[in-house]
Amino acid sequence: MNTFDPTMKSQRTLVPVDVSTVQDRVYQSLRLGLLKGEFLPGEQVSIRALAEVFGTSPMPVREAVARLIAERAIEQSGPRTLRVAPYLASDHENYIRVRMQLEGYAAERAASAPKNPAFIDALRRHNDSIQEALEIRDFDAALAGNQAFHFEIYRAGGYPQLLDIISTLWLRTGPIVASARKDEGLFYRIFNNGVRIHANVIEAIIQRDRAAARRAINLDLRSSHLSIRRFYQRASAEAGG
Amino acid sequence: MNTFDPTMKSQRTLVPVDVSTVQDRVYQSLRLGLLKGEFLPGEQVSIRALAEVFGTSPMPVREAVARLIAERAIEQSGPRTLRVAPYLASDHENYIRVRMQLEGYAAERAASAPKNPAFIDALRRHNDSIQEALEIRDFDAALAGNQAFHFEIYRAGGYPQLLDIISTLWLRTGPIVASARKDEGLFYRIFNNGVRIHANVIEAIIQRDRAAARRAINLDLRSSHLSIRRFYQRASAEAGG
DNA sequence: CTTTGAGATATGTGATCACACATCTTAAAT
DNA sequence: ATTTAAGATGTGTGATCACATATCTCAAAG
Repeated sequence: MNTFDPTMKSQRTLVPVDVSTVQDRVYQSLRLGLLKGEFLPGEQVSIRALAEVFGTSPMPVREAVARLIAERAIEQSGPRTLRVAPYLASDHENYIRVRMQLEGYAAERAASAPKNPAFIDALRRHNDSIQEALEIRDFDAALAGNQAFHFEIYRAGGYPQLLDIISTLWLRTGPIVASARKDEGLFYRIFNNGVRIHANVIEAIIQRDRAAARRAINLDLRSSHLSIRRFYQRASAEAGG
Repeated sequence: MNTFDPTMKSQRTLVPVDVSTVQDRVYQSLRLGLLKGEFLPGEQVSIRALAEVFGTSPMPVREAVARLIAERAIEQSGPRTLRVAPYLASDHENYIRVRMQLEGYAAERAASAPKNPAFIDALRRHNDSIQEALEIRDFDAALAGNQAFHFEIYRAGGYPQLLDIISTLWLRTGPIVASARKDEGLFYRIFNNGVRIHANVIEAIIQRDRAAARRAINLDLRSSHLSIRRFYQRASAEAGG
């Protein structure tokens, strides 16, 4: 019997192989790069240059970029030029308002869910990791911890569709927050504040106080927005004077 | 003097030409088609077939589809197959919940804006056009009128970013609502109800009653959702029996 | 020194081709 | 008549090429 016997499958160690496409991996890589602050707001990007970095032809990059354009993370700034969405104070403020609606709603839902000690532990762990990262000046880890903290909440409270939309909004505002690493003072101001506010978020969730959870999340968003706005105002004032 | 004089520009009738790309026009066409119900939920689509219809190479369609995939209007249902996002009761319900948050918020803002007679007139006109379209069985016009009514509100109350996100959500749920044209009874149930509820929306905006405006919009969304869900339940029950 | 214009370079866009691989058709074998 | 396998067809994916054009470089003309 030299025909393949499918019933032997369970005795083997073979496992499904990765069937993702190149454009998917390029997309995920670009997405992560945007969230990690490897691109600055307003920075020009080139399809061919990215393709060279990834070691692919321009083709998969084109498709990935088309998706990022649809998500407003990348935009066409001219006839044949692409750039990361730049920082515009009023646009950013509007996005923050929308995020307050959606993330506040998700926080409410997380706070009204049945008590879950593992969930609370995870939140504390994420928040501690931000604190520790700040102490050793590891900005990457601080950003990652902040993202993990927020999405832990949104995953808990939300259905996938809400999470998906919030993710898109993070992708739009991500490069702006991440660019705070350019100024150490700004970075510490945002995240030291963040750690304190996160503690309030955790407390509200423990108390299952929906309104307090929404307020705390909204405060977190608003205060980091204000810090960033002030930073850019001063930067442009210095450049102008 | 045979050199071109730019100051003469205003005396000429020349006007900027259309510089949009083919992929943009393809994208807009597909988007409109989805909102008008020319595609059924779950229907398979083919890049090459669409390219033939548009009279282009597959290339611009690929980019346009990549953007629609990012907006979750089209999805990959298999290794090499694309389809319009199908109707899934629970997914749709989740989208409706998110839409109630965002569109309710936009309605609140529209209701708290300064009085604007032209705005109220436009709303009445849109709602009347739905009513008239129903009387002559013009489903296309009814759908268009409904869309115009809602976006008149969201444009009035919202900043562009909020409008943009709401548009994306309409693109996801659009084919589902539009598919109601497949069943005349369902269609009339949704839109006769809609016209009545819209009147309440208008009244709330006139009274500048934020809470009432949000409630009315939410009722509109919820009731059409329930009609559609009941329709699909009965359809699948008949198919199963 | 300033301005103009030609040439070089780099860009996104679109078309075409090649490929691997699902799915469907069809005919042969049991 | 049913099952099976081979062939045909159609799919998205990726690479490569061609093109128009925006931007930059730099030298010549004013």
